[in-house]
Amino acid sequence: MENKLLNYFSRIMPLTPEEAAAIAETMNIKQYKKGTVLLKEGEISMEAYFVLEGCVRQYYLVDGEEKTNNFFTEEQWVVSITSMTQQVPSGHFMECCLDSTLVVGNREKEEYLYKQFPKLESVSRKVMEKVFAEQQEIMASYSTDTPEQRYLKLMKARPDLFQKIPQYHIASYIGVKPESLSRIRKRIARKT
Amino acid sequence: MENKLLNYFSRIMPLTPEEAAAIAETMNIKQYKKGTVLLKEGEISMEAYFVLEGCVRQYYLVDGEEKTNNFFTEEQWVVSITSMTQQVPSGHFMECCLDSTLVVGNREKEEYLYKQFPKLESVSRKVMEKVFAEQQEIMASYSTDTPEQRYLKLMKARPDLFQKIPQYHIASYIGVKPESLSRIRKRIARKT
DNA sequence: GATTTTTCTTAACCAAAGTCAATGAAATCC
DNA sequence: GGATTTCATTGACTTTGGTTAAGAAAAATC
Repeated sequence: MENKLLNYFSRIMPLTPEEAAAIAETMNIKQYKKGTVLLKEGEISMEAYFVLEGCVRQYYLVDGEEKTNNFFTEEQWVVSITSMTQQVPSGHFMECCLDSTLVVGNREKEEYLYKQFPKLESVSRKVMEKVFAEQQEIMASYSTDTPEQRYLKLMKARPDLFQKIPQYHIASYIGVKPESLSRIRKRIARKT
Repeated sequence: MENKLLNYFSRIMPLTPEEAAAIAETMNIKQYKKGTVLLKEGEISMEAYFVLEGCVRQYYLVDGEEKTNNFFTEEQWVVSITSMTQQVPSGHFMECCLDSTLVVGNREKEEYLYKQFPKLESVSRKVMEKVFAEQQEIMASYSTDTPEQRYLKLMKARPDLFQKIPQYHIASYIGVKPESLSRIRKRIARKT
């Protein structure tokens, strides 16, 4: 389990045994119950997470309604880049929507590792850029695709989500109400 | 005109006269005619631009239809972060939708400046983060606001756009067809 | 394993956006 | 300045999603 993170890093950039050991040592693995809120709207994000197991959901709260923007599952980073880098209150929430096992990181630990192994700084930059690129892609799909297309894309790209996540969260993610998702599913079934 | 960029930088971080001079010297200012395409879908972005005058529009092309995502005007950066950092083909176009005056920057010039003045590296990082934060905000509004709300927000936030940009681009930006924007405008007028 | 509770589906009706076509208004071009 | 092209509006009709309410199905709880 621990070496999922090391595995991930080494795919980005080969690590020496010393580096791997240092990372493994500073690594802080925690268990979270389903429903745990990692970041609230209005808070400044101080931690980043790497998902070993489970799922974290990102959402905005608008007029008492949750608008889901993203799901983070195995081997994904949970980072509120804007809030963290600009030190501004987050506009969204981060919540475990399943029992989850996460690696928790904060500034101090990061700095500490950078001092020992400056090479890791560029690993971190690459992670940021990757996270950013992923978010961009999701967001782009909001302006280019219809809810139906987003649903079909999601089924292809992340079929695992449909096993574990209630459909009303999926509905919100693709930008419609649960009732509409039912109709969309019916429409798709009729076509095939 | 030239010092609009210096002005902008010095607001982020005070510059010594030497730094300012070095920047001014490497600065490459170009004029672009309305309609000039700065970046095509499929190309890897090699340049960043800073708008001194005019307007650059970012859009996706979907089934022969342009989906406008952003307008960059005075004092804004035109950067396709994902394409540039990941060295992957851009998913969108960048096009001057007015005659425009831009500062053009590329990797080499950047590196050159960094070597002379390492301090500028963190200016550049901050610019990136700012651009990222702005994009996030726009994108968030796609999932939280209705087209009508986006229209009203845009009117408040950037009234200048309505002077210069055809309405069908605005329509696309808020996520509807021109006919629908007409109706939205009518609806709003009726309410007041 | 029976009972809550949660989640999903269906239906009827409404509101908003898309489509297609026609017309008006504005800008651009000889 | 008249003609042409581009852009904006309007209307009739369709499609899609939102709303409300009811009931079915699945999951969690005791």
